[in-house]
Amino acid sequence: MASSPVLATSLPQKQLTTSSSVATAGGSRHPPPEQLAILLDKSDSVDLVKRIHAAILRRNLFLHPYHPVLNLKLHRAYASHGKIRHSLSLFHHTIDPDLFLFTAAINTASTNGLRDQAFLLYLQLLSSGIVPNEFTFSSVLKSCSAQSAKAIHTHVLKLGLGLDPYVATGLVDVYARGGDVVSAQKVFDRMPERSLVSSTAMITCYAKQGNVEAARVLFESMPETERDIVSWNVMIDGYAQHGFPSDALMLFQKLLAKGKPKPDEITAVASLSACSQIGALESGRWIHVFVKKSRISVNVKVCTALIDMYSKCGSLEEAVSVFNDTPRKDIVAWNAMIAGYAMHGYSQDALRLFDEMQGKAGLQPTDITFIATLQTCAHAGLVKEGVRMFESMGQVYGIKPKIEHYGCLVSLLGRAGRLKQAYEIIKKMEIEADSVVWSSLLGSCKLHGDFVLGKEIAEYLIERNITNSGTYVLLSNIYALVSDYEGVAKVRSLMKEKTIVKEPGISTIEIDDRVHEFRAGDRNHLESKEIYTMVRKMSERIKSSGYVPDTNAVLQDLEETEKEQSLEVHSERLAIAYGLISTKPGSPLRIFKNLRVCSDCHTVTKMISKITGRKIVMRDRNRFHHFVDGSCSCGDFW
DNA sequence: GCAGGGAAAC
Repeated sequence: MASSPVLATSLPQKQLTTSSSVATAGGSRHPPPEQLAILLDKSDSVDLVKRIHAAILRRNLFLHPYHPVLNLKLHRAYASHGKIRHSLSLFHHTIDPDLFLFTAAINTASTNGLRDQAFLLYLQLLSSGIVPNEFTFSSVLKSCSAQSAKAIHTHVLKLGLGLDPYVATGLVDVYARGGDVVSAQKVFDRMPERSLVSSTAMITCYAKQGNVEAARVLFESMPETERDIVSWNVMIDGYAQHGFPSDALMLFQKLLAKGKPKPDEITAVASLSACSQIGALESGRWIHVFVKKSRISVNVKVCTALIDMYSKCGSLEEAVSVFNDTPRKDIVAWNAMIAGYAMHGYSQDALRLFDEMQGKAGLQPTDITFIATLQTCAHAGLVKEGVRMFESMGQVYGIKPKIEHYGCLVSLLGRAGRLKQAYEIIKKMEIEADSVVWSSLLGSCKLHGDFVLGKEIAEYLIERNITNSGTYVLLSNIYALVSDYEGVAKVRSLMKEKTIVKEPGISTIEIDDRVHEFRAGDRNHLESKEIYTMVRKMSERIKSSGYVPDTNAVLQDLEETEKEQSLEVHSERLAIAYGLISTKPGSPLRIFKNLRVCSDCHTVTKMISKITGRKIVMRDRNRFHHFVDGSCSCGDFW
């Protein structure tokens, strides 16, 4: 097999003329090709690789029978030093590359995100008549799409490589990426022996489709001594990303208790995400300290996860401090910080950062940046700025608005009372409105008392089945507000008929590293008795300060006093009561609610902040409320 | 020459 000289175009000219150092490094003036190969394997700098490359060219070694091996090593050496273009150009300048070089090139392309190129190389290999082997398949599978997976699977079977552990794992992985659990499962089940890696791929597959239980069963079936950090990470992240953040943290603690394998930066990112979701600030801080002292690389992704965690756990100051110390901030880090300011209601800072990001940092905003900035305009009631921002997306930045952006725009206009305009936008937009967008407008109708439009929309939605539990609740609220109890009853029976369950409101509070969870009226907490005593005490005190319960927020068909009682035990009130009895007087409380805080609880929390002199930070589904001395940072506009 | 894991969001 002949090899061509590698063209020098991709290399600086200087490298081609100075090569004496290679001779020195090799110990003789002209080290034999075999020795150059050893040097390449051990090369610790690109410079050395380039010098060896130059020596090969200068000495016409491409004519040498050993050249294919040398060429392959050269390819790998460039790739291992991150010189992907060099290594691929080396391949492209080789005449009649053999299976080894093909496979290496496919692997280089695959592992460096050049998926199309990897696939093209595979096709080129087939058309040149070379028969791929198990190495080739495991390399090409990494970058192949779900559609081409079937075709490659067929090639694999034809060549009898279906049971090779590496190939099978690659197949599980590719099906997992395409969300095809059935095919992944089939390949996995046929493997003669499950390896650690194939099981991990299968766990990832289960987790990706939200089947956390199947993932857990497989994870637990793996021998404990075998589990490495990757398998722990996929399980922790699987929990964190699919609605089980507490389980994610418990698993993380279990890992720490075992002492090995050692957590890495990915473990940190997954666990921090879990903290963000449940507002576990103390746990998040602990992970921050842990990361710093355990030589885990504090890279931009870890920093971003920290910024997100601190923001979502209510400590914007710490988020800002991490952001300021983040090296080489990328767009994701900026987005996280802008979103942090936005959710805390600091619109001026969010918009300032938006400018700085483009000016000082020279980064282009993405569609996600606009979600945050539009949201901040909506929260602050900056209608003109928000509309201008929305228009600039397409006109200035060439970003096509998605449903999320329309959602922000509708909420921006709706909150500002421009209901008709918001309605027009929904009707005119080229994407079909989803239930989130409609709920937002419906919420605005309720806020501004436009019951005619509200009812019209709600009925339209129910007729077309574009609903979620929130739409029904809002519709019922709207009926209740105009005292149309027949309407309320109608909605209730509709919900029963369609078995639509109102998403339960859950509030959490973290006390001494532990997250305590409350649902409305629940008495599961160990200190339940004391909590309810405090709830009643607070009720009396706010009533004597003039509080009148807003019973319109109650959906059930109850007597007025029963409605009041049902408000009294809303999850946020239980969480606040627990916070009051289990922390020092004067210390701030941080409460997290999975839904939006209801207007009655908002009023009550304002009053409690005044009476107790406590700062109460409450995160709801949309944003943060900072209650201080009887008023809220949202300005009662949320 | 080969396999599995991560951050921002209406």
